[in-house]
Amino acid sequence: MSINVLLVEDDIDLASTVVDYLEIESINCDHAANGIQGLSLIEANDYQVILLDLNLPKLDGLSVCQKVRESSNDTPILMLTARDSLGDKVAGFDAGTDDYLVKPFEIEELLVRVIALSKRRSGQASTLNVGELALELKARSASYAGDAIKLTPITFKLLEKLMREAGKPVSRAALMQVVWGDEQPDSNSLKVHIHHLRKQLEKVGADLAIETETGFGFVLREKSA
Amino acid sequence: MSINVLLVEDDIDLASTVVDYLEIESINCDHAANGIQGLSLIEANDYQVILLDLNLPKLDGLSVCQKVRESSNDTPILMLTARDSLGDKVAGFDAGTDDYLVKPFEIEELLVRVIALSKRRSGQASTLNVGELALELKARSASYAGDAIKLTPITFKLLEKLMREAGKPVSRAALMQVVWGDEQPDSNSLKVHIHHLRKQLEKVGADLAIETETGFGFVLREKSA
DNA sequence: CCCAGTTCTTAACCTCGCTTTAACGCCTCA
DNA sequence: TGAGGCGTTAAAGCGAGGTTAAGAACTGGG
Repeated sequence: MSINVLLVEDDIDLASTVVDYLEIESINCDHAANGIQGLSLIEANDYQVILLDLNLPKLDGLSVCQKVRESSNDTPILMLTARDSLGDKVAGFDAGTDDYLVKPFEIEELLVRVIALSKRRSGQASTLNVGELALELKARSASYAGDAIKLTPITFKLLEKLMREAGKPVSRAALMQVVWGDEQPDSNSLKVHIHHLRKQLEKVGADLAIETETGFGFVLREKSA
Repeated sequence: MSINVLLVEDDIDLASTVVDYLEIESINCDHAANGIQGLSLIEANDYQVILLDLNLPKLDGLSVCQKVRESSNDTPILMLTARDSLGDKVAGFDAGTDDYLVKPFEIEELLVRVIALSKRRSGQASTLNVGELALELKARSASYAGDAIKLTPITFKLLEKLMREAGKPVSRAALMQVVWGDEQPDSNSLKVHIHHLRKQLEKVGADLAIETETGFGFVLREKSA
């Protein structure tokens, strides 16, 4: 099975060494020189493993990692870091890293980890379930007990976040962040979309409800009978 | 579909264990005890997968592998090696191996890989099919229920990607990446080509449609009646 | 090297529906 | 009772997607 990986690294020398070496091992290796380019390649392609430098121009490694995870992409990420500090590793794992390697590293070591991570991927889930509610992340579709639920891009993101945190209240700010990132609308958009989402859940007679945590945010939880 | 594999292994005990186990799983397994015999069986028969020991009398595994590839035979090869050294794996991939397994291995693990590799081969097939739609990759032609569909280079690539991911939405970015790589046109080229492709599908009365996932991309799926 | 046919890009325009906005009503709690 | 938080609704806006046509860029054959 041909392995497809992405290397996000601004050191051109190091990058071409890695790319060449991996290609010899018949591992196809794309390369991005900065975080922004990396993200767009990740969006466009289906990689088995992502190799991510921590210090990157335009968008640093941790942020790239966070954004990848936010878009519910769980491709294994191997962090490459020049620093050996515990703090970095901890921050890395917080951000959703699967493994890390401290520079300078043996390239053979890299190969072993890439192969190991690429194998890990087979057991990944692409469906979120809460009660009878199912969200197909890849198909971008939702259903309740078999009945399809129509979702717009925004309601999809909201439902995804609420399902990931099912039973736990999610703050208004967290929901806004998921949907709009940093440039957030200033009016009552969020409550309108929450309203749409509630209507969709009602329509299929779902046994789940989005409850309000006054002054804080919302929770998705099973209806108490 | 019956799977046909060849095991090239000089350890008779191990060989008969593997042969017996695979046959229980209704996988037909021929056996060669040395490299020369292995090669002649490979030449004579059409195997879905070749299991190749690294240390073999008369002609070692790596050489067998190289000779198979030289004769432009791309049957997947699974290398069995007693050693865990990286050097062997590297040499194996160089020689054209597709996967490896370190002895001693769990026989279930072997089964999983044999099945995976045998499937891969059909995935490399030169024809993609979705419903009655067929795409001949080598001939670069398409047809629906026998009627030819005229495709330009770009619409061909789009259809190929959509057919490979049939039923799952493909992001706009992914489609752009497939067609233009990194130097992407800045205007609405994609939607024009999608439009052309849709017209072609209509023309042959295909029971498939390219649906829009607003804010995301497109899906190829069967028309709901 | 030119021509004809094909293919690709661009731009303009239109439509549709998602998103935002704003207005209003309800409820709760000081 | 009035202020603030939330729900609901309807309408406006705005951007994404669809369609079309024109011309630029390629192509292969003469």
